[in-house]
Amino acid sequence: MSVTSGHARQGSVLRVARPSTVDLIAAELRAAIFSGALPVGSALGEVETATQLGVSRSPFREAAQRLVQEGLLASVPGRGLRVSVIAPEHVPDLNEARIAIESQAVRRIAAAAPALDGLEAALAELERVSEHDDALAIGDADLAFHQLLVDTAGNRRLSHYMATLAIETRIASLSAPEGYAVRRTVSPTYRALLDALAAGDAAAAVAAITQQLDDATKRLTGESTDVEMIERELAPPSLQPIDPDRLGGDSAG
Amino acid sequence: MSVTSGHARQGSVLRVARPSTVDLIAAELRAAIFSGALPVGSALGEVETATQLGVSRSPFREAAQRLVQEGLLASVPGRGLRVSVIAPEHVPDLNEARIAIESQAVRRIAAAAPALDGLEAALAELERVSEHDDALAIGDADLAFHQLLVDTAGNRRLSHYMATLAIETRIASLSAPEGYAVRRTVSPTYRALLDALAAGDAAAAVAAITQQLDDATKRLTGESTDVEMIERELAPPSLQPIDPDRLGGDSAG
DNA sequence: GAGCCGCAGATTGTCGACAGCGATACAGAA
DNA sequence: TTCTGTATCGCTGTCGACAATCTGCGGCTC
Repeated sequence: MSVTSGHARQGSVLRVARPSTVDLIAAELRAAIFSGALPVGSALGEVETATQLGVSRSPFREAAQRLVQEGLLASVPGRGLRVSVIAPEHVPDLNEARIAIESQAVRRIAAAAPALDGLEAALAELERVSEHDDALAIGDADLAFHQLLVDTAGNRRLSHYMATLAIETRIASLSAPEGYAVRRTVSPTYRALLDALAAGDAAAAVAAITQQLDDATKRLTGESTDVEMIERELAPPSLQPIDPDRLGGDSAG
Repeated sequence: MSVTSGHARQGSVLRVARPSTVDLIAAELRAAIFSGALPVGSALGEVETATQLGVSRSPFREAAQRLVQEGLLASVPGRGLRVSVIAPEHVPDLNEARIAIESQAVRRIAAAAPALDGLEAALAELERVSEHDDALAIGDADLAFHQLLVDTAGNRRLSHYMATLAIETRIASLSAPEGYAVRRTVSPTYRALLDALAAGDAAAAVAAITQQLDDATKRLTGESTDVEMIERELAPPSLQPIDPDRLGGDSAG
């Protein structure tokens, strides 16, 4: 981030960007959807949810609009809020959006040739958790890799899109009629992707990420089931109040 | 749209999706930013803006969160809302996001080979308005073409992204230190793009859209000024009430 | 004369309350 | 027994009000 010439414009150095209450609530809701604490398709009573979060209805409703805009919550006038469902037939559209974002990120990385240490570490972590049977942890590591991939491109807008797409991908996985499941073995396309990026081979890198996402899509749409999967039941529904985060230092994510 | 197998799931045919008040307010705000009625960088007093829209602060604040999520409004805790500014140094990031979305749409169109009548008509309209000196109308036709381009790909998510990116592009144009300006002549890349799409040549189509967006970026970042431009002052700030039925006739601006 | 402190005004953030709408359960008629 | 009309309940949508915070201004001190 370059320091601009403005002196009275805005003190981005002095004035730390404090997260607003709405930011905290929205983050908590995203985390709850991501973890399955708020089950896919479930209704969110405003009074109930706001009470669990330790806030009033007003800031909760404002935060909910953030997630409605992202497509993570569905709002039907007069009938309330529901966690979005992404049925198998809608997975290809989600996949195409991810290809759009991630392939562009990959092109940028291949051209700029930044350090890939973080991505190597993320892949190592994915391979590490893949040795165990915690399906949710494997999914987390997978999406963390993809988020870091896009972050490496250095475009805040693409990173922002990817953050939402990651949650949508989780929603699609949780919406699967067969239940949440992940690959037991790490796809070789991850290794191929990093090798291509290290070599600056944009075409090969794009091919790797595209194949990887298309393969995942085929699994979710039921077109392909030739890979051993790990299934898992979900976490119990629970929400943490957001105000303790604000007052004390709670670094749990 | 395919009718799914659910019988008691939801009557998407019977139950028309009515827009909520928040939807209407958000749409009005987007239109006001797009038209310049809400100037770039200007502060939005909650009471003032909500009153102009004919609603209370609560639904306005909820709608504002929609635009904050989109990045069209910037919210600073305790200091209110401002229309976002996209300085020239941030235009390349915006451009890259557009390339990500639009190039993917172009790839999809080249592969699926849908009818291109609408796009031809949109290009004709762009050429028509380019004969006059209404810079804002030219910009409108330009962005309408790109929106239709992405819509033609048939991916709702990509269309949704493009809708926001179009407004952000307008914001970037309005943020230009030299004032809002557009090309006087239609870039030949439009014709090249449609020809490539008609021929199913994905590579050529991607090259055309990429060059087109990169050229526009160079103009906004000041790297290139070799094309004659048309400048224009902006529309006066005015907001229309979103619930005319509800309030009755108040046409004062 | 410049900088700091304190106060007043205005605005935002949050909450409780009320009205309108939809969902549900129940009673009555075919 | 089943369908329909109705009444009740709960929830959402909206509004006004209060408290906390920020901005701007004036006075004071160095």
